[in-house]
Amino acid sequence: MLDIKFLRENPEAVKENIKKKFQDEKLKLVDEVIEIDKSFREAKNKGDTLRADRNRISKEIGAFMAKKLIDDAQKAKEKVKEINDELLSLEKKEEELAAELKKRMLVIPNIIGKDVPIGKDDSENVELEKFGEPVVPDYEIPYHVDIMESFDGIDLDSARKTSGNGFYYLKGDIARLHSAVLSYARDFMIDRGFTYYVPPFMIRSDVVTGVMSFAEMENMMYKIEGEDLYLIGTSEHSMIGKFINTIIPEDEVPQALTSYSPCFRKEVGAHGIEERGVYRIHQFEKQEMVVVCKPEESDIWYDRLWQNTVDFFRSLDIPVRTLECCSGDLADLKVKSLDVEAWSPRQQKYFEVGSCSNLGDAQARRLGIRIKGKDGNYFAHTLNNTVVAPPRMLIAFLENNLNEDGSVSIPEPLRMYMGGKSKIEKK
RNA sequence: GGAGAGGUAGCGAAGUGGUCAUAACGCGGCGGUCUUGAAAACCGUUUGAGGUCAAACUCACAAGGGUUCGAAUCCCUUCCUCUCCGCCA
Repeated sequence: MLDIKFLRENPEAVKENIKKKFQDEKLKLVDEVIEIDKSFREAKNKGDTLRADRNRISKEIGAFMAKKLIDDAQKAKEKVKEINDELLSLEKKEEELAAELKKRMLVIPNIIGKDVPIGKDDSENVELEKFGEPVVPDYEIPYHVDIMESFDGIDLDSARKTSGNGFYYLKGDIARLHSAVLSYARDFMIDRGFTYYVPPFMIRSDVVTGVMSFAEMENMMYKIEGEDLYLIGTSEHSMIGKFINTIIPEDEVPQALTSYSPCFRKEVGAHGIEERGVYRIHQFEKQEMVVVCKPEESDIWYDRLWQNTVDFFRSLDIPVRTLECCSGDLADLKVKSLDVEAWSPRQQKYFEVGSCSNLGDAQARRLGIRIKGKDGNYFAHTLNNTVVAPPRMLIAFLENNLNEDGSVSIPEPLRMYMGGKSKIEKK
């Protein structure tokens, strides 16, 4: 959500930004907002004056009554009644205008970063940098479910029976690997100075509507029947939610947090759960990072955040690349974002394993996350990024560490979480 | 799930229809005096949102309605927290 003052003073910049995002249908909203804002402030001003009169006269009535001046009190009462009649319709108008204003402000996109590439959709995202050599071995890399099955490590049939498509049982070494990756990710981030959190896995509806759009909510969130609770789609929901309507003392930022949680997603929409395997599923686990910082520091944190993910994957011998989201593919709330993609030697292409976003002050403005500065309060900047999300990550891990004999090598940093093993063997 | 108590500033808490919400009082925070430095003591200061060049002014006492000239205070609905009991990993 933009600052209405910024829009008032820079309508052309806001329009320019909308064009860059190829959302020309939203251009008219800018002029509408300016017009509604003007009427709203007029109505509010008039209302404020009337309310001031009412307050003043009501106080006078108190004084009249104390002195037993019944007639004067009666006259004053009539005057207030007139004011109230006038206010009745005016306040209704104020309310309506405020609602119209908010409705439009919520869909006007955030100003994108200066260096964000201009493009219509994800096909125009821009590769930034490759890390590690994308190797294609001369032996066959099977489909990830087949690799898992070769270790007797997955049972999708049972999962379909108990829970339906989009769920999984992991077992044995594969299940252990899954936990090992998360434990390693946790310690990896703690070593880099992040504070580790295990947050609530369910959140209330007012938090849900705060942290996401209505469309997103419909397509992602599972609701608990008979309760005002939703299963989180990512720990970002509970982690950012904890700051709603909070004023943070200046010496308590930056908040660099890393959180673990299971994530639940309906995955309604474009992709669905059409693919066999564990690439897109209703339930997965994720180690996440969330940062709340001063505005001038968010660029630095953005680079630090995605770098963490790259370093993490590289420490497990997985080649990755960074892909910057172009203007048209960027969610409305974001200033910029990039995907970290892992190399798939089977498909001989990169696929998404994490997403790093700088939301600027848009999320903070929407949720009321402020920092208490010496010269007044200001909105914080918020960022988030995936450390790692297995089991999707295991696809990359297994494909890249698979040996010709069917065993999978365990890179050194992970061994202490796998009972010291340097590789796992086929069953 | 049952019973009770409660929700007011960063925290504790007073306020039960108007001249204590410019939110008492206490703690904490910030600035200062004193001190070699610190502690203590003392003095001052300290909610947020909107509005304005700056003011004036408006709004917010869990949320939403109602009564009233006027509501933190009275009424209704909803939510939440705590304590005890029950159940439970």
